[in-house]
Amino acid sequence: MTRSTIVELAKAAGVSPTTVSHAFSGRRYVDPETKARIVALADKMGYRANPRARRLRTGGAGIIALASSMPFAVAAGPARLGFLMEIAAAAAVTALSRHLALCLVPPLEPDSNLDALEVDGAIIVEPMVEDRLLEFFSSRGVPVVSIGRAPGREDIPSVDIQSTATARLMLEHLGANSRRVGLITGEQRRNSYIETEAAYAAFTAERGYSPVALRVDESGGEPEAAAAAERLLRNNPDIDALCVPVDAFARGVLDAARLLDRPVPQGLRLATRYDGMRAKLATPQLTAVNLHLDQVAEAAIDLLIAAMEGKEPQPHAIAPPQLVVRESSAA
Amino acid sequence: MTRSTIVELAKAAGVSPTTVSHAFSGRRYVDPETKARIVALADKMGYRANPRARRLRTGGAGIIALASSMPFAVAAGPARLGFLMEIAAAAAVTALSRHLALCLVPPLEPDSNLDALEVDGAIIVEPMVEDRLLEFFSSRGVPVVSIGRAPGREDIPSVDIQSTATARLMLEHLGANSRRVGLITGEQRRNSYIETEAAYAAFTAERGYSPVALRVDESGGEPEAAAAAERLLRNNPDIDALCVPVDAFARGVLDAARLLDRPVPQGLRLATRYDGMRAKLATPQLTAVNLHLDQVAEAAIDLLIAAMEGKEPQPHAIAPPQLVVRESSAA
DNA sequence: CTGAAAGCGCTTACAG
DNA sequence: CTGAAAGCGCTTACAG
Repeated sequence: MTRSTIVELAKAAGVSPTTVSHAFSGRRYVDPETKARIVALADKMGYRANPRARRLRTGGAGIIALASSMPFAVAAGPARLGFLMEIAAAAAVTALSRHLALCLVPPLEPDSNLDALEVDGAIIVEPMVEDRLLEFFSSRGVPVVSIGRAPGREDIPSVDIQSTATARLMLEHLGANSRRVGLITGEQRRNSYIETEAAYAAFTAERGYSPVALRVDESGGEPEAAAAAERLLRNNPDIDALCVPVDAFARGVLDAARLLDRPVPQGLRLATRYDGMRAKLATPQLTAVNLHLDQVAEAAIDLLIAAMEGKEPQPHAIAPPQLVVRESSAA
Repeated sequence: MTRSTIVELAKAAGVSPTTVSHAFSGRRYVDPETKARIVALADKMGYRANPRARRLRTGGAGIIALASSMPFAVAAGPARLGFLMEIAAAAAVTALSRHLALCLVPPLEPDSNLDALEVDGAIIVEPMVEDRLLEFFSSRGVPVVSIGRAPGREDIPSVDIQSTATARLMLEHLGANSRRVGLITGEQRRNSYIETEAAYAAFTAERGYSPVALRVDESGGEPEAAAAAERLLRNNPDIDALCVPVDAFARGVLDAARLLDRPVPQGLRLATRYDGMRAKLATPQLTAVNLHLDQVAEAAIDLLIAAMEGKEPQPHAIAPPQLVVRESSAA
């Protein structure tokens, strides 16, 4: 039972495809009676213009994909409502204004089949090393850009999310009123972690103390982070501040602090990166960083458009990250 | 500067389009040297297969749009990270598994041009009366379904979000330990408000007291809701519980309660509908309703698929809404 | 008021 | 190892 085509409908109505086309588009006059007959017949036969054909013929909007390669286990659940979705929302707005449709690629199960994903371009959010989605698109010759540099793929144009600057911001803020600052990042090798860890190494070197840093498995979520933080704090009782870029992990640290009777901020000062609901609505509220994700999303789309058109990208200025100081890091 | 086509590339490489096609698809053997030449040339000429043409020829994935008609002012900002984005995330997962790409239609500025939005189907989230997006798609003959019935458009298939049951759940829970329950909804005419208001009318009638209900302008957000709640509580001091389906409004009510020195829950008991970050991370945490949005999203997509194929929809069973009792409504 | 025909840019039997 | 040709389902000059 395949859908009927314009030719079949035309035949049934005793007119030409031309007239059918015009009956629907209204781009030229069609005898009202003829039109009525066509419309009625179309309804009966279940005819609808094939958007694929129309797209080819008239151009239509290009389609771009937005994807994150966070493993399914991590991105599923309420976690997926953060960073990625804020970018998605902003990107959708920009995309529409640039005459593009933004298509959301969900977190992938390892075996999901991507072949049907026929798009004009793709944006990958914070790709990790050997990112599966990134490889998929780029190996098919689909123009790709990333938000956050793709580690090991310097050929992929990317929007800088200023992870080094962001890390410095958090570290210096925490350092100003603390004895010793620790760091908790994630295990996956994404550029933001890499830069943050490097910034932290530099920071501790400057201050002349040895680094206390931990990586948590992303799929473990808050509980895993809580356990890790507890360990870290027990082993390093002089740590009185923690830089925890991943907001879910920061929430876990909050739990650990409670457990250890180290009230935040008096007993432990805390800052995270993404200023989402998790940071804003935590108790106490978390100090975070405004990354200007709306600007980032817009820049990514324009970068992608340039790549799709084979043009030189217009560099976008993105406002420097801004610290949003809240109770969790009060002096 | 239009992109080069397969014919141009073939000509430049001195081969047929057939060979070029195969050089890229790998679906039949091509002399390695020829292939290398083609690929090199393609790179130089910036050739890339036109996805539109490919889609028409091979089928490819269908594209469906997910849209909400919340006015831009409301849906923008962090508010947009709630209900709609949770549905989007779930829908994207289901869509992919059904071989469909989910395209996000952002909140629309009143003048935005939709013509390029050439999709195979559309899902509208909680449409209001005379919903612009709904009319747009349905008038173009694009199959549309809604999440939450479309008021005044009983012809549009929809996934029931069980607003009456949800409202009863909240009202009876609040009623069990309160003298008198008030209601705050929104001004736009969406089905969920309509059903909730009707359920409230029935509820007050059963209890034998007169209703105290208010509608807040959605674009006013939390502050507007706070002001409205303050008024309502001042004028009706015997109201000791409020049913506030819109989560942003519930947060506003929290502010009002603080201002009026009516601590929640002791001085005022409160419940909201959508169990998102706002409810979970409020202080005190808000009693809310699990609407099973993942199931709702899946049902909507399957309903849409049926509509696109002209088949009878397979009815999906969606779990009944479940109250998630939290501190805000403690007895 | 309406049609015949070209063409959008691919892919894929069919043929050699 | 490779090509010529048909065709996916529309839209749109061109013509009458």
